[in-house]
Parts: sequence; C-alpha cells; structure tokens
Amino acid sequence: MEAIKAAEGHHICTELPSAARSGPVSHAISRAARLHRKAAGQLLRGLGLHPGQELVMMHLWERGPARQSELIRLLDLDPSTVTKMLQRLEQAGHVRRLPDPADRRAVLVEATDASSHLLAEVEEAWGVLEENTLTGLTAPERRQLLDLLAKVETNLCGSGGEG
Amino acid sequence: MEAIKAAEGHHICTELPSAARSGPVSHAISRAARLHRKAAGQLLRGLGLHPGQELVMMHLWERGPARQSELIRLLDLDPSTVTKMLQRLEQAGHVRRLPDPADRRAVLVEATDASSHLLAEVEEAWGVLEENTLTGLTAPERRQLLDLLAKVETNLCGSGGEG
DNA sequence: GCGCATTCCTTGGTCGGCCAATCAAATCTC
DNA sequence: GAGATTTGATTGGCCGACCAAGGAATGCGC
Repeated sequence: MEAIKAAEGHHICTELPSAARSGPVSHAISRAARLHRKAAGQLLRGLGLHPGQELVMMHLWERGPARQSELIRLLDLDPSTVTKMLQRLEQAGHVRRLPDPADRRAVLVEATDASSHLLAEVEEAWGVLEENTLTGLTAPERRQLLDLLAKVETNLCGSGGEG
Repeated sequence: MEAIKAAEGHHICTELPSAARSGPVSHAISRAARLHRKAAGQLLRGLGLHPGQELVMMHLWERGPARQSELIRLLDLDPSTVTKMLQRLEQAGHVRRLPDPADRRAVLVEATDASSHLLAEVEEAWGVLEENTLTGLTAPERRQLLDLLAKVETNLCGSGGEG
C-alpha cells in the first residue's frame, strides 16, 4: 500500500479521483483502456473500421473461415455482440456468411476478397497504436507490462464469469 | 522482430491471434480491460449501477456538487456521454441537476441523499474488484503495473487527440 | 453596445458490449 | 424413436462511448 502512495505523486491528466483510492489499478486500467480504444478508433477510422471489428477481421484473415461460435470463443465476446458485429461487417462488404454444411444451425464466416486489402493497413495501424501506446517504455518494461496484464487477465477470466 | 519470426516458423504455442503479433500489449490491454469492465459490471449490478456510472457518483460524493463540464474534464469523457449518463442517473434517483445560478448555461449536479447509502457499497465493490484483479500479484508488481499504466496513459493522452 | 468566438450542454446517430429471452438444430437419454 | 438437454445464433433492449451538429448563454474585442 505504500507503493500506491508513492505513485500518487505524479498526477497525469486529472486530479486524484476517489476511485483511485478504492482501486488505483482498476482505475488505471479503465482510463488507459479508454484512451487506448479511442486511439485505436482514430487510427481505424481511416480504414472504415470501428474498434473491435479489426479483431474479428484479423482472426478471419489469419485463420480463414470460422464458425461464429469459434469467433465468440476466441474473442471472448457475447454471442449477440458477434452477431451484430458480423451483420455490420457483412453489410460493409468485409465479411461473408455462409451456412455451415456440417451443421445447419451454424454459420461460417469468411473475410471477403475485397477486405483483404485492409489486412496490411490494419496491421500497420496496430503497429502504430502499439508504438504510440508504449513510447518511452523500455523493452523490459513492455515485457513486464505484458506479463502483468496477462496475470490480470487470468485473474479476471473466471472471476464471476463462470456463473 | 526475430522473436516473431521464431514464433512463425514452428507452430504457435497458444492460439495466438494475429492481433497479438501486430500489437501484443495493445491486445492485452483490450482484453484485460474488457474482462475488468465485465467484472465491474457484475459487482455493480447488485447496486443498480452500470460500469462508468460509479465513477461519476464517486466524484460527486467526494467533491460535492459539480458542474457538468467539470465532470467531463475530470472523467475525460465526451460531453454527450456525460449528458446521457446523468439523465439516466437522475431518472434513477441517484443524482439531481440544478441550474447554476452563476452561469445560466451550466448545470450543477449533485448526488441525492438517497444515493449516499451507495457510497460505502460502491467503494466496497471497487475494493473487491481491485483485489480480484490483482490476486497473486505482489506489492511491487502492483506498483509496477500502476506505474506502467500511468505511462501508457500519458502516452495516449494527447496521441492523435488533436487531428 | 455589437458581433464573434468560446464555452456548456443537448440531440441524434452509430457502434461495441452485455443480458434476457427465443428459436432452430444437434445431441444425449431413455 | 420420443423427449429432454445442450449448442448455435438471433432478436430486443439497455448502457457507455464516440462523433457531428446544433442551440443557448457567456465573454471578448472593438
């Protein structure tokens, strides 16, 4: 807890909200993530994608056609979220949905050829985003951050979610 | 860079999504933040609050009546976001909005007395969230995470915001 | 005082994300 | 095989969050 006080010294963009006392790291995660998403949105805007969509596309480009349920599992999203996202991606021409011949309730999703030109741009955007995010951080710090976030992820993965 | 090639050469350990290669930390932030927000939502649900709202309430409890513009600045949110959030909080009886006598276009917001009983519960929920998030992390690790996230925040604070 | 930019807030729209409930198909059980 | 269960996907509703655009009051320059 002393460590927290130590870090309190340098405020960033705001003054210390009470949330930062009840849960300093939680607060930092929320703030950083919001800024990060915003930055992602601005980078992706030029490509006609909204933040979140690029993850779907990357999976499809990478792994080829996938069942919707697979995307849901991989992205760890709510089924309805994926459904709606895919409807929009389909309408935007980035994605095609076909019935799965092996399972008549399933839907196969694949990236359209038209979308493939976005691949490089999206990865470029993510590269820029990553660099913007990590400017001034040394390689060990980046690794450390990755490591710590992975632990957080593990902690939260089943926390209350396994109802 | 060499590490990436090394991972490509042979099979990938986990189901490493392509996003994790273009921006591993970005990907980790997104994932961790989503899980974190979800956990927050589940903790706050019992209190009748949605994630995000508790930050507004905490500011009001802490600092007393505030102008909407102040909340916008402090929470670093879009004005329209705050407007709608406050409309819902007001309708839920957690917040009251009065005209600012000193500035006829401004709105003063204050937490209702009825909402004050939530204060302790919200802070309790945030405490639990924080602990759930950081389980298994040592004090130095927590401090490190906080520190690294602060750097990320700083990096993203203006990055692309003015464009 | 007048006009113009600024500030404060609102509305409308879009999107990601969740939950709850639903339908359809596949699977398991008996 | 009939029935119950599980899985796959959808719909509707809600909320946070953004942008774009607008209206209203303030403040500044003149």
